[in-house]
Amino acid sequence: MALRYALLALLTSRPMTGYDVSKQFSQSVAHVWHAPDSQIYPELNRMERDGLLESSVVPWGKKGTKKEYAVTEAGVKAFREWMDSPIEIRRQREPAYLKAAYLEWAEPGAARAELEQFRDYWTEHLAMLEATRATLVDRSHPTLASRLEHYDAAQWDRIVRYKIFAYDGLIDQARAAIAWAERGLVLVDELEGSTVD
Amino acid sequence: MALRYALLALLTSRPMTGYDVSKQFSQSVAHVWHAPDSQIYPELNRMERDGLLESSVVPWGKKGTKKEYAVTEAGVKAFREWMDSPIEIRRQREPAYLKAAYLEWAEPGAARAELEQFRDYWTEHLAMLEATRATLVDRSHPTLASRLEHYDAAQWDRIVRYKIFAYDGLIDQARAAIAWAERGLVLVDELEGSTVD
DNA sequence: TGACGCATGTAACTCGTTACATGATTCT
DNA sequence: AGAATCATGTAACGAGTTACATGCGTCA
Repeated sequence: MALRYALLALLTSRPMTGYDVSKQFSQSVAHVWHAPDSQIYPELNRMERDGLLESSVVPWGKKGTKKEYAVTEAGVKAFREWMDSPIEIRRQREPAYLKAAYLEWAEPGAARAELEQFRDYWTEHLAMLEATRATLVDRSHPTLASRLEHYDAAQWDRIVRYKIFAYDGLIDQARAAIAWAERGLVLVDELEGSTVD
Repeated sequence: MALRYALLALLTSRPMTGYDVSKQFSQSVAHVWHAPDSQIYPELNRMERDGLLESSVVPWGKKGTKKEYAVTEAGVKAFREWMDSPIEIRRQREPAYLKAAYLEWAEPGAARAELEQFRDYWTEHLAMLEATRATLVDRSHPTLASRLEHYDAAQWDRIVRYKIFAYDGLIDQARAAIAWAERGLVLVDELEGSTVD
């Protein structure tokens, strides 16, 4: 059900077509809840069926059309209720840590390659998170900008600071993952010898 | 497929019955890859069908029997191959951070309750990780002890240090999560007023 | 006119969750 | 005798992944 609320969160900023949702999603909400297009379109349809969204068909070009979704009152209510309900705890399921615990089974070269790949992924991810955080701080983030339009200027700081808080948590995680992978590389060198194999 | 390798990892320490697997699993491998019983038993059957495990029926009491699973050569090979192959990257999917980004929608009391619940879960989890880490350091962890028996004493340090490395990564994550939740509670007090509601 | 972006999905499958189901054994 | 623990699952459903399918619009 979390996907549903992630989509509602995005659509509370402004009405959007499915395509816009899928594009904007990947640049904002996906940082905390990833989902591919093939999950987004069907879910939008189900949300409309359940009365959380309503859609209007907008002409596009000469023959084309597109569907624009807007959150209904019921949708806002459902989102608020979810926000006020206790979070589900997600149990750990992280292949990198699983593998790390059994690194004595890996070839030294494979162990290094994995830790490097992990570090590089998180380094890239961190750069993206920091860039996004900067667009929140200066309020140039497009979704944030449309969101703030519904609110009194007195509320802007409050809204922005929660988003920055969320990104700060993600950034902490990314930094911790990178530091851990680097310690792992030192450990592999120490235990397996630092020769290339 | 990661569940399959998590089970192989556990069973490389010693042969076990399904029940033992499900119990030992929750005290070791589940810290990096959680799975309920209802997923474990069927997967063990599939792994036997696929030749990664072989089972022998052991009498239990007067009429009862139980099935003991041991990793086959093919199982060891499959595990090594997985260990040497690149890790799959898991994209972010964390309801706590999703909610944090939209805390302006929550009642102040609910926001506090969520952050407290999150902090408390991770605090408890951290205590368990630290306790488990200590049993690795002093080598009293039961699964580790049976695992070390297959190896030459000269290898013990290497094996143990990889496991400690994995737990250190989990402990870092837990500490980061707790610190983040605490900063969140301060933020909620600042933005929503610190009166009880 | 061809490439790229806009637009919207379906189909098949695997993985994971939740709830339920059943019986034997051992300990107190 | 009853509780706890050992033992092993199934059934139904929901969530997530991967690959594929199709056509219009716009701009160079």
